[in-house]
Amino acid sequence: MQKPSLPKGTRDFGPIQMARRNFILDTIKETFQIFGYQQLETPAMENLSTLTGKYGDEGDQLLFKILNSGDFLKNVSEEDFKNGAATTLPKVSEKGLRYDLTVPFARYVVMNRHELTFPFKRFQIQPVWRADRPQKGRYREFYQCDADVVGTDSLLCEAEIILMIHKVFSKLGIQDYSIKVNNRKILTGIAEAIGEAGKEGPLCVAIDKLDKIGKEKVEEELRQRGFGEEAITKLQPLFDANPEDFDAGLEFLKGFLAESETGKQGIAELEETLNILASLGGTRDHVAFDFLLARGLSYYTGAIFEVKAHGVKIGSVSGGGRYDDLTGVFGMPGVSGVGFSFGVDRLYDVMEELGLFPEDNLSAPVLLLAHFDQKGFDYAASLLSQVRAKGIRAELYPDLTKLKKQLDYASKKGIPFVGICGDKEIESKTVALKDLTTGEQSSVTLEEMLEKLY
RNA sequence: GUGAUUGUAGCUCAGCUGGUUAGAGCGCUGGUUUGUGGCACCAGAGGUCGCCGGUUCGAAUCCGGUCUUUCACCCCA
Repeated sequence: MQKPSLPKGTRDFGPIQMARRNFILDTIKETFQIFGYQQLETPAMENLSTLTGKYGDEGDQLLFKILNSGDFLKNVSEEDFKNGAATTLPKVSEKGLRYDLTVPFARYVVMNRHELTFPFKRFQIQPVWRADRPQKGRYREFYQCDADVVGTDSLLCEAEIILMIHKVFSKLGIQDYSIKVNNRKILTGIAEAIGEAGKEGPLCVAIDKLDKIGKEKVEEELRQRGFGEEAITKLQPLFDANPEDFDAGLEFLKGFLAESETGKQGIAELEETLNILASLGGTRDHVAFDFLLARGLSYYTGAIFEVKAHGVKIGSVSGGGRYDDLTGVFGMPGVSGVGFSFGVDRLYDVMEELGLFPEDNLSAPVLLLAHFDQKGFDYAASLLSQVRAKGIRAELYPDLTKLKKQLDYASKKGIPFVGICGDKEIESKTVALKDLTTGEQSSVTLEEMLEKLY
């Protein structure tokens, strides 16, 4: 006999965990829906050609590939094998597990472009898979909750994203968090302002680590990435500026980016987003301007978001941004969109670490009908449907056994009430209803019981 | 992919420098209580010490490999 085990980085979710996950999932789903997003699902697997090349070299490495069915070696020659994995792979695998929800969404938009009404707002809540090394807050199978709008450049979408984040976090009870916002155009402007135009990619990778590894290390990394001393010197005011105050940060950048058209545009977009947010009645609470925030630059072109919960050592729980040409690689250029994503698994970890889950067992039934013998069982069975018809979660203990065992079962499962059915109860057409939390017990009719439990 | 780290009963863990029949707490089963759970007491079941190999008279303990866990880096939700 073998000991069963799970693949690395995957987990089972038991009843309690599922109740909690559903609480998070339902909150997010309701929020998306109330903002006018409609649900979409795509297959777990995509053609490998859809996935490869979309996430950079790193991403390709982290893709789970699915071995072709049947004799997967039939197209592989001796020579392919010698040439190594790169040439052999396409011959043994043509499908892969989805790595995120954005690329499958782009594929869907392109394939259904004639059917869709733009702007198209969709949300998608599904697992994704990454062949990463698991660690804290990082799994190989995890859920993403994406909401994207494609086909509009309106900054209303950006403002609404902030509103949705506020709403979800408030419902989940997470109070201490920050929504960091930035704009890719500001980063481009910074690269221009320091005389390294077009190099915002490497610039971002390096400065993104500022709070993690410190100024000196960042400068070192910039030199390694080919930035001149002059550029690094020009960057100094940025390192020293502490953008605690949103407006102060903006004012500072207006000066710093005075020569960069793109940079000024980025600032204007950010200000406009805040204006719309205000007219929507939203607050700026938790919103922080972080002009060094850089993430997922492979496709973001405008706004960038990242949400972090404070007081826990877990990476970002949500993030997103605007991309101008999501569907270009699939032959449909010029479709701009903006989207963001909640990481349910990380939200779960955050809430667990902060003790934000309510104590009561949300998924447990409310009533267990217990009995002493076949007669009691039959009597209880006759009541069961009437209880359930009222919408009360109820179950009947299935085996004839001692009452002790049935009570034990109820308290372990977190069922608060037990309806005991014996000869006395059958005779008087009642139920001995016991409240397991207080230990109190009273003889009640079916109607009285329904009244009490409803 | 790089560097660490973990693995002993269902769970959490003891087991010192290698030495008889590997322990505890919790949980589980039964009983004290044949119409009443939680508390208490009593009894019992349960372990190829992750796996493979090596060193040794002798390995849970030392060595190598492998898988697994956790963590950091890279990157990311």
